[in-house]
Amino acid sequence: MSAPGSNGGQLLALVERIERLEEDKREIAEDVKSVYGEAKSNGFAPAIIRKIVAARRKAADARAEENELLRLYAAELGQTDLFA
Amino acid sequence: MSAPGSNGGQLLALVERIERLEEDKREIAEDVKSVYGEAKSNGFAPAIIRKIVAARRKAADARAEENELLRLYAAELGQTDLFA
Amino acid sequence: MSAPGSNGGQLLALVERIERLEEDKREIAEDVKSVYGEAKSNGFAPAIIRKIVAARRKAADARAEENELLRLYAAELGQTDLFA
Amino acid sequence: MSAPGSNGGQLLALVERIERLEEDKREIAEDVKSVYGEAKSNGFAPAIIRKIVAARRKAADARAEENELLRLYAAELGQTDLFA
DNA sequence: TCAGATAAAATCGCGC
DNA sequence: GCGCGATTTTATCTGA
Repeated sequence: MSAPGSNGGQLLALVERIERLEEDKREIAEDVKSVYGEAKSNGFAPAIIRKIVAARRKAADARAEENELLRLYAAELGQTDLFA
Repeated sequence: MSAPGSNGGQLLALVERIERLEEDKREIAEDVKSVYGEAKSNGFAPAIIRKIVAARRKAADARAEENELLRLYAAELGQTDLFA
Repeated sequence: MSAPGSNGGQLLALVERIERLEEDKREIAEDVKSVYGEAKSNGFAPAIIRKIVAARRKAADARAEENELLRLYAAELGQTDLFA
Repeated sequence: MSAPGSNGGQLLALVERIERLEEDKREIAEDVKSVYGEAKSNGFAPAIIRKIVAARRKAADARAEENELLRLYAAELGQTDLFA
């Protein structure tokens, strides 16, 4: 049921690709943590940095959503290529 | 182990309170759906309404986050009552 | 295009009704969380409570399903008011 | 308060480094999602794949824990280089 | 049936 | 070190 080349092999390949990607993600998370550590040792409170990052992200999200809205309005009016 | 007044009774009371609250939540969700239905029958595409609602919520979140940030800065400076 | 009473005003009214309902929903979700918190401080693990709530809901659904079935049978027999 | 080279500039640099890393993380998360999509279109239910990935991760963690334990025992015995 | 939105659960970082 | 709050991840659900 899982000879090489069969479905079992394909499944394993998929699982391993996911595992590699998640490993990469974990490494980046480590990097983020060390930047926070660096900030702290330079006198910037991590809590504040976190808030700044969150505030900037939310502002960007709000802008993106607004653009999405404009696109929708345009589509509604049959002008589907206005923002393409 | 579950005579009236014992833990069993208390557990049941908690469970029932949760169930009532979740029932309320479901009713409100129904109401939301019917408002979308009403909007539709008035010629407003639900998809657009959803986007507007989402955009407004995100903008409000961004503003709230910004205020939070100002509060944090103030606290950092020892001015904890500036925004109280 | 958005004079009072026009489509713009109607749209805003719809959006605001939805926002109020979603605010209510959020408040109820808060209440649910605090009941779980209360349960925890009385020694009941939230995870257990969640399982109980889910199990009871499933049982209730099963009963509703059964009633639905009875209603169908009755309709089949021309007795549409038996379970109304 | 934020002349180039001052604290303001340093703060911004830190924030931007974090944002870049989080952007990378998001891209990888996208990749993971598309692998799940690929799996699905090959007839493997994503939910199942998730369980497999989680189980393998747990097993790997358990092995790591076990090795840690062996290392501890060795240290206890003064054989600090046994598992180095 | 499928993607996208919503809600639930688990995890992580921070404070006391 | 532990509980609390926030973020991230998983599961459920609805609508196209």
